[in-house]
Amino acid sequence: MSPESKLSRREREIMDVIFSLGQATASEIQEQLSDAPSNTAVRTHLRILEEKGHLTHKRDGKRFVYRPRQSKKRVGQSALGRILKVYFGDSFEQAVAAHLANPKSKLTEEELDALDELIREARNSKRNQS
Amino acid sequence: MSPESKLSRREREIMDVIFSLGQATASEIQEQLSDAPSNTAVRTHLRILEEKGHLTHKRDGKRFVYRPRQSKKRVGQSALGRILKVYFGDSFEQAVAAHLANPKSKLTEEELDALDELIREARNSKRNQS
DNA sequence: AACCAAGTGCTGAAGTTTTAGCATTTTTGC
DNA sequence: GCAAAAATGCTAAAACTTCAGCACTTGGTT
Repeated sequence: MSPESKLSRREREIMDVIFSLGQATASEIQEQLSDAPSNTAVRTHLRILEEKGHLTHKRDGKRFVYRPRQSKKRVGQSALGRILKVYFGDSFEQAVAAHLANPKSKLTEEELDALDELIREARNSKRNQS
Repeated sequence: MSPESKLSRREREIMDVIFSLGQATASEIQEQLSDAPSNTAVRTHLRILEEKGHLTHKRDGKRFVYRPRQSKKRVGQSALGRILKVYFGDSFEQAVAAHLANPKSKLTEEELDALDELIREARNSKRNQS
């Protein structure tokens, strides 16, 4: 079980804001939350998340700026893995198909070109391995 | 906010099992959970999840078999959307790149071919729209 | 250097989640 | 058809999460 799945609802919400911003102060997080509690409450969560090892902070003037302890990339990959497993029979291909079929996705030509390029690269690195 | 984000930790775990199996009984769910509570406790969650509208059940002999109320596909797409937003700057391309770079992914030639095909189809349907 | 504004540390109460016990119902085998 | 086995329904206690108050600290402004 991955570490972020141990988080409570509010903790996950807060981690999500921090991951999507890269780093954040209590006030910034409070602004981003759609159904935000008091500033004090947010800070309590931040303190606990730090104790649990999910965050670090540094001082910036008089504010604390919080950052994730694990890299966005690493956690993102593992979160993506969970989604694949639960919703797409552990098949990346199925997930891509679902996303392309999703009207909300709206990919441009350029993005499709970039995807082609990524696949070409994956083929190459595969060839070099075997 | 998407419906599944309102779930508590245990509720989400249970929904995950049900989504990945398609449908499940209390005992099956209990087996799948790595840190499972009593059978009774699982059933209590199932009852509540049904009350909240996330599940339905049908009788199968003497057991209750639970199924999601919303389709796997729909919920999967929205969960994927959340991941893209939080970890990949809302860029599908970045997520694909991260997944291809992930050593755990191990795509076969066939899967890469299938991805090519998916992209080709996406281009076509795009052409027909404009 | 003293005040004001904005931030932090600590702590406890309220709310929610999570758990499981026990009585009851349903199925199965004799 | 009765007893045993296996499942459900209801309920309440324990554990965890979430919240915010208030005293204290820091940094900027006059």
